[in-house]
Amino acid sequence: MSAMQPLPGFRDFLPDDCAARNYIFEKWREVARRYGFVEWDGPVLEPTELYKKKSGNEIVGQLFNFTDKGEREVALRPELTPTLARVVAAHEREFRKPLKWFSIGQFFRYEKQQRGRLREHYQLNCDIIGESDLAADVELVALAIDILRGFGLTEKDFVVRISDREFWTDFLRDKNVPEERWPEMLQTIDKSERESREKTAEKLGMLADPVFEVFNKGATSAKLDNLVEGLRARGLAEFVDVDVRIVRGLAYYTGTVFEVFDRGGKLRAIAGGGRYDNLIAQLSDNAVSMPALGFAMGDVVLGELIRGRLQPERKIDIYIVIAKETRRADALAQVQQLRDRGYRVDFPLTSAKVGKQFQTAEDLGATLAILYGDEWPQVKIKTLATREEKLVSHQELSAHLPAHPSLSS
RNA sequence: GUGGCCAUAGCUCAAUGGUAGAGCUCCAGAUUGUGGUUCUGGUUGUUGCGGGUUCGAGUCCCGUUGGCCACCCCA
Repeated sequence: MSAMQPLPGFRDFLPDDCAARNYIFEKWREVARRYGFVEWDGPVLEPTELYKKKSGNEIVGQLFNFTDKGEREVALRPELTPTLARVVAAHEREFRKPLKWFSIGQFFRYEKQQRGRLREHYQLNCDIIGESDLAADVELVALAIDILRGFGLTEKDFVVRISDREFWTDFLRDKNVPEERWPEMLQTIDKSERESREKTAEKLGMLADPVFEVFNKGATSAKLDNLVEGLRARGLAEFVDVDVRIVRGLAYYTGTVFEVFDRGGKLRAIAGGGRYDNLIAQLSDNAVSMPALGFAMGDVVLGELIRGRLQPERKIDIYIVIAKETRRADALAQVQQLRDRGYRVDFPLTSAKVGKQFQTAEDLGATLAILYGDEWPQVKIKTLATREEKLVSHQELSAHLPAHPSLSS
């Protein structure tokens, strides 16, 4: 073991890991764009103040923060929403509403790592800004579902648990709970699944019985019914459960909240989000006020869920076999031409036995091997999967290759 | 940040306090131009690191670093 190892909670991405990551990013982009979302990004490093302003000083303990050489207090971004709020507040007049924006980036926190929870991870953020209608909530949840469907996951693999903070704030108001105690009550409800019933009851006090009654009977909410109906109209209702035990930990959520879990219940949340109608006003000191909602999906838990579903990556299309070194120059001329035309091509940099070259072609996942040797000016095209070979003039080679450079079919 | 468990070859793991091993991977061959199988041979370790106990430590003790798990917190 070398002393030069990655910092705790940070990952090296070897080629297979990078392929898996690229696959996730491509799918995220593809589906988000299908929904009319456009990509944007912000800085990885922000003033620590940006996060204090939103979440208070307690958040600093979990920030990956430090003082830079200009004595500025800075933090690696733990989430995108504050940056989004700042950007939107500054530029909102430049865009037609509603904004449908997505971003893929790396995020950081300073915490002891565990499985599925590192100090660094990648996250997809999708947000809709400037639309208060429930239709935006439906659109956003549908997007979350369709992204996961894009990975081949079905309603048997995951569930979106949907809730509404307004249900609970109405409930607390109805029970005459003073407003300053609402955050504490919401937090207790949020934790109720992870804590013993006794502990939850103790924290809730007088509210324990009515809250447990809601838990047992389920909640009725016109808004949530409409949300589910909206998804049903899209054929996505089987992916969601109304479940008011979901509250989410962050203080800024104001309405709809949801979290996505694996049906097996073995993993942490795959994604989570909700409505934060007051946040932009709060972060912009009331310069701009816009309703907003969004969700985030991380690469770590998702990666665990789809592990094993990934196809081995085909690294090249064509491998050039140089059977006689006297033909190397001719082979290289061909390599150049094929690469210019977009084929992924590799060849032996130094002389090697023919058998070894075919083995390399196989290992790299090549579809075709083209052999340069005594047949010159003809070359042999070998389809590796079928072992078929045909002899063609090197000048007519291109006519015998699949037209599409990716050779993917 | 707190606590528990763990750390041996690139990977997965063996080794009563008594000379550090296996499988896989990787590399090279199996009469000289054809791949997924098979066979043969070969490389690799300051046993995470630093101390201590002992005639002798991979093994026991302390520290440290890293990992896993729980707590905390959740973006």
